[in-house]
Amino acid sequence: MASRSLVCGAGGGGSKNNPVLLQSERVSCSTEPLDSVFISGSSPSFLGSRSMFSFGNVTGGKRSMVSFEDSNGGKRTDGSLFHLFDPEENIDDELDEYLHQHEKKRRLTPSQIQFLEKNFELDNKLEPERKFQLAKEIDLQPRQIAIWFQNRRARLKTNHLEKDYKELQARYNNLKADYDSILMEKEKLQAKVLQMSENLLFTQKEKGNLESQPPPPNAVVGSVSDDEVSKVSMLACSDVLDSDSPQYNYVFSSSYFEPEQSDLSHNEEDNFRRNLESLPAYMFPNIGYTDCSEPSADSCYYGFLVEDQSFGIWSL
DNA sequence: TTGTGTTTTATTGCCTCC
DNA sequence: GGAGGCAATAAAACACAA
Repeated sequence: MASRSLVCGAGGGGSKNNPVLLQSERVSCSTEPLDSVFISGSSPSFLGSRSMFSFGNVTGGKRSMVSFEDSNGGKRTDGSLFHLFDPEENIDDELDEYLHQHEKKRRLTPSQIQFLEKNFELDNKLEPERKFQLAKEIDLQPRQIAIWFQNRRARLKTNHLEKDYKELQARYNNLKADYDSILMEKEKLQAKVLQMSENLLFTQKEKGNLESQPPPPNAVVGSVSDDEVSKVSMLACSDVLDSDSPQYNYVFSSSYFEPEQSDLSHNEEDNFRRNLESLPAYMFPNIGYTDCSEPSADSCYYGFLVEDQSFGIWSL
């Protein structure tokens, strides 16, 4: 029968699901007998009989076995207490208190840590044979070596997670900055387009007033109300004008740009066209290109092709 | 000195693998 | 079913400001 009289040496650690179960109430000795055997046979600071002081439990198949030494390398667990750890004997509260006074967690020395770090760099997994070897070399228990490696792996994982998080955050910030700046640029360009279209219509209206001529039957300008002028723009078209770029075809309304009827100079036209060319394709979503050569087309607009995708202008 | 936050050591329970 | 790894957690040890 597993005894509850044996106490794990560790000062730390509580039960996740049973906080009431304290060290003094835990049961049995180490289930890693080799650890004790090894230590008792090889460690000058851990004598054979002392292995009996490596107490722990077997709850859930786990083992606890840690010895405590003071800073001088002496055992903190008094050998005179050995008789108190008879597996058949219960530990009373006084003994429990006594043990808690003496069983304090001991930090590893800097040299031990340095040694372990070096070995961790070589391989962060611990084979049993290596565990015993390391324990022997720095005078710790194999169980302590295993615990140290386990905690070290956990720290490494945490560090990696933190690093990954920071990298992702930086990338996100960069992308967001790009997005924001593109958004601003888009708004500026949209405003520019609106301004240009309004200027054009205004010019057309001015021209109509000056010449006092009725608009041609197909001309849209004359039928555009002031309200419409404020919100819409380019209309019908029939001619496909070649652009310098093979990917761009501009379509201008013949009624707008017929040389003999338009007071837009060729230079103005060219400027307008160039301005349009400078606008990115995303400025004109949701508007399809139509072949404006159809004479029956009632509605007219500028359209242009960008890399085989159709874009048109627009309703703002 | 003391309160508080962080780090380190160790335990526990669960899970996977053999 | 045992061994070992991992996540969660406890608690001692430590650092440090007030």
